[in-house]
Amino acid sequence: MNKFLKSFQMGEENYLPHVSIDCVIFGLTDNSLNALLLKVTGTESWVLPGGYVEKDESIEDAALHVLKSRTGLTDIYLKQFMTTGNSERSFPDDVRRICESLGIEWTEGHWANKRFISICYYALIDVNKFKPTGGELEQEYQWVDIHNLPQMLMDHDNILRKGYEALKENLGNHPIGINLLPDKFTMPELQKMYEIILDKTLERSHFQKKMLRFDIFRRLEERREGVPHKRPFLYRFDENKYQNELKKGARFDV
Amino acid sequence: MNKFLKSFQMGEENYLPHVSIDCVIFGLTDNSLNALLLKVTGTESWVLPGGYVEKDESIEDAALHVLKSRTGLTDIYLKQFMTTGNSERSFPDDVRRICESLGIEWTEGHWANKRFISICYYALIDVNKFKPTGGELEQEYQWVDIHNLPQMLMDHDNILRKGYEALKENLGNHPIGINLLPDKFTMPELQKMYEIILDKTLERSHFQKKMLRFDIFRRLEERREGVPHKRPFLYRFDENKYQNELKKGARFDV
DNA sequence: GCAAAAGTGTTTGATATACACCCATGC
DNA sequence: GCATGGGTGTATATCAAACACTTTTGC
Repeated sequence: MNKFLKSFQMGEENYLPHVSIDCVIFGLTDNSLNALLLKVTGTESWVLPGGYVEKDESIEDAALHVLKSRTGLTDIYLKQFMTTGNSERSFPDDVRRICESLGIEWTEGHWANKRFISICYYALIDVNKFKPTGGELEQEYQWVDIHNLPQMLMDHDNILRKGYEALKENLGNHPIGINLLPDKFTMPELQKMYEIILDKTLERSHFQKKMLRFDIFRRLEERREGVPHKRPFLYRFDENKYQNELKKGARFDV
Repeated sequence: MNKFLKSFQMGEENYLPHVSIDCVIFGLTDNSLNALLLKVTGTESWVLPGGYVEKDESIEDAALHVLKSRTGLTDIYLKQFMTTGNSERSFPDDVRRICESLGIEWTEGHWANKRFISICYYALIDVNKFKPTGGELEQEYQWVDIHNLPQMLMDHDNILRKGYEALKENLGNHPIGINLLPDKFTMPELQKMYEIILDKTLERSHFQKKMLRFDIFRRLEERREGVPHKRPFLYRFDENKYQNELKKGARFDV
């Protein structure tokens, strides 16, 4: 039996009570922003990757564990965006379904039935690096277009929407979207990323000038090869330049 | 004995374990942004107003309770900005000092000594409406310039600084600062509020034009009376106009 | 009358918007 | 050669920054 299941069954000893972690893992495909969802076996319902906080573990480490176990990635952009906790926030029926799908015994008094406060993070990953390995649970997973969500358990659809709102707000002020792209990317790719997330078209010429005015990217000698038409230049994010601009009080509004 | 003390002594029965609420209450005076701090009687240390989450209460209601009991105000701008929770986040020594100052018995096994996750909010209030009444604890309180903080217990100085950072970031995108001002305010007052919080001077003419271009304020017939020099117009925030502009996708960057 | 603050106007430079033009590539 | 996407340039409108001018008040 894997580590998570063992830990889950001893939840009352291992975890902080009443506290859970939920992660919205965002990844970009050609034309949509997607979230990584897990299928609850034997049902048509989906959940966000989530977990609990071990008693000697920080909440951020708990979120990183969730990401590591689902994506196989360790160096991930992670942002806490909300903590939700109404007094009615308990889901015994959904917990029962999840227990059944994992082959775990469920009782009315199960610790996971209690009221939970959920600390919510979103993560931005480059789907090309994504390796659905190290999975502690061999659940079915799927990248789902955030504008076309399936039925989800608990209040996970709400958490996902709030995470998307937070991402949009953040992207308007900081160049965090590069975390969704490969290390080397082109201006048209960068633009498409903004367009997909902000859900509006941007003017090509103006976009390029604005981005280059930020002075946080370095143009490489290479161009993107193997594409039709004129081959666009590759750029790389320059952390030093970025820190310099930050110090100067620059803004990165789009 | 008051309600909070009674509740605190029965903390293990009444509260969600390991979860606390801390509030940074911001108020504006002539030349500085201030936070409301409470003095721990018998010491020279200060703490943020805070509390715990009752088992049948939402985390937001818990924050509102804290605000109500400290400021006597109910209709308050409240923003959750962070949840902090390292595994080492427990402060038995500080809890002992607080218990002593409240005249409450402290033991090594006291529930409040445990590791705590703190859900942090900031509140924006008009100090003129502030009535330090309804205080469930008759502690000494003080408005403290955020750039000149006294010694604080636990990690409350860090929470306060993070709250200020969050406020600055937010104020750059939304006109939330009006919650620090009276219902009717002048453009110079609005400008000063921005200058104090963002910690930089703004150009008078440009500021006024920009604010009016937002089209979210209504100029009243009246002017601010009883001041020397030319009397400035009074304005009021117009929620309908604001919602309209939001729908149009307007931004309110400063 | 004078100083100071507030409202408004003017000038100049920067940025936004829209679009044109040419280049490079695959077919 | 042609369609298409990419890099760059240009014209115009809008906005930012700096500052000047005028009005209104208290002294």
